[in-house]
Amino acid sequence: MTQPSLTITPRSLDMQAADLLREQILKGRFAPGTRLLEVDLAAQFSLSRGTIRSALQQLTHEGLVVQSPYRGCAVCSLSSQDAWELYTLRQALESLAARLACDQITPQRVQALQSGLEALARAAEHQSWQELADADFVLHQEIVAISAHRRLQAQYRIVEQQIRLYIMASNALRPNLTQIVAEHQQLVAAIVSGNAELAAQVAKDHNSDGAMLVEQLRQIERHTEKQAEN
Amino acid sequence: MTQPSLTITPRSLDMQAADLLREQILKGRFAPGTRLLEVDLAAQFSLSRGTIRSALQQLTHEGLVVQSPYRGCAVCSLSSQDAWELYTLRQALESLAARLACDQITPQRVQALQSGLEALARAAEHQSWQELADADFVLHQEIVAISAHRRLQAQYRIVEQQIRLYIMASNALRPNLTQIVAEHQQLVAAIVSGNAELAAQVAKDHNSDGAMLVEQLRQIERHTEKQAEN
DNA sequence: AACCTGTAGATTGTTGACAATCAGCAAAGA
DNA sequence: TCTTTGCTGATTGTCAACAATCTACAGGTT
Repeated sequence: MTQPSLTITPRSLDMQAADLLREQILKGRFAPGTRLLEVDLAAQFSLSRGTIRSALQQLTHEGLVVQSPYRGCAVCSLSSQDAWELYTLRQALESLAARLACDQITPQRVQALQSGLEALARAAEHQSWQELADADFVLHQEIVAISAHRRLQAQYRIVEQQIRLYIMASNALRPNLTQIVAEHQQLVAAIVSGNAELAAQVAKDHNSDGAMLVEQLRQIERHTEKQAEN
Repeated sequence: MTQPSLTITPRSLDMQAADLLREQILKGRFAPGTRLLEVDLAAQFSLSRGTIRSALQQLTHEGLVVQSPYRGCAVCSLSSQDAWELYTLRQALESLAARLACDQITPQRVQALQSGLEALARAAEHQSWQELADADFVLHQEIVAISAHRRLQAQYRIVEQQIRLYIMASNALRPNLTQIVAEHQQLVAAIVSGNAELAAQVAKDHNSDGAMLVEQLRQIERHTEKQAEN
């Protein structure tokens, strides 16, 4: 898919800092709600505050960090509203990607999708949810890449990233493994068939466990609300 | 829709600069491809380079400006690929917005949509394409606002902005006025009816003149390519 | 003439210092 | 006791200077 680039890419310090911070956040090193103080981060990375500021702005645009004037940044906190937004948006983007991928499909790409499916099946066999989430991500990334739509790709990445943050934090989502695999097989089959409308439809209906997570988060939210009253 | 806020919003200088720059770009004051030098802009706005830098980063994330390392910023140039991306993405987002708006519809919001339609019809009567584009924008913005989906709203705004840049620059798009109005009436009717699937379908099929603009840009592109060869 | 090479000016990347603003607390008044 | 008001430390917003990098051009080499 991505050819190994021999060209060294000059990456500015602020982007490198953003990469590191993103990684830390997505790994759960900084829990949602954690304040991100510019001076601390600057000291931690041995960079100036301005550079850190730029990195934080980047992550803000990616939706991993929230910013309020004169009050600084914090790792994005999760509400059920946000989860709902992410899942509806993801569905729409995946549906579009599936539709477009049909027009760009080649034997080589079919192969890539198939190996993605195999990785997913292996993860299901191992009953490893982490591995499953990774394989799921790779497969969908592949579909989006095939669509040859840069903006869609960028947007999908951002949405996916935020969803990972949610899954990470809520530690939820124990879906039906075999159903997940079956759904993905169906989706890939639809794309390979070249039937754009079918593929779009399958992608739209596919994400049944998204609703599950949203509902779960709603309940957690209600629960913590009740606790807050006491 | 938006209540007049009496609370004065403290807006940092970099955001104010971004607002002004955005306005200038969308007004066509800076043509696509124009380089945006930090020192010049800093002098023009009487601000420091760092502040301008931040504003440029903001606009980069909005897709109005492109940035390359150590070579600075320029107003985003247009290719037919970009136009295709914007229109496909817009269709998907509008379709989602229409679907979601069905669940959030209230008599008051129906009223807002109706007055939006009237503004569109007036614009068509006046045969003013500028007015039509504005009314179109307001109406769609209203639909997206009704959907109560912050991320969708933000994303739609960005896509719409870029499309405006394209229309601005190519100075194209002389669509069938009465058809446009009819299509919008159909869309609003579908949303008001509360039939989410129908609304989504209508929104998806609605944007027929998008394909037209993409095709037009492709032709312009081929033409300039041929000229470049000579 | 064509190609490499190194230098100069311009422009961006980065930094540390200064100014503006905020949150929390303590003291004064009701 | 409760509210208000003015400090104080902490934190972000802004700036101007310094370092790194790029583009273009001049000069030399084959």
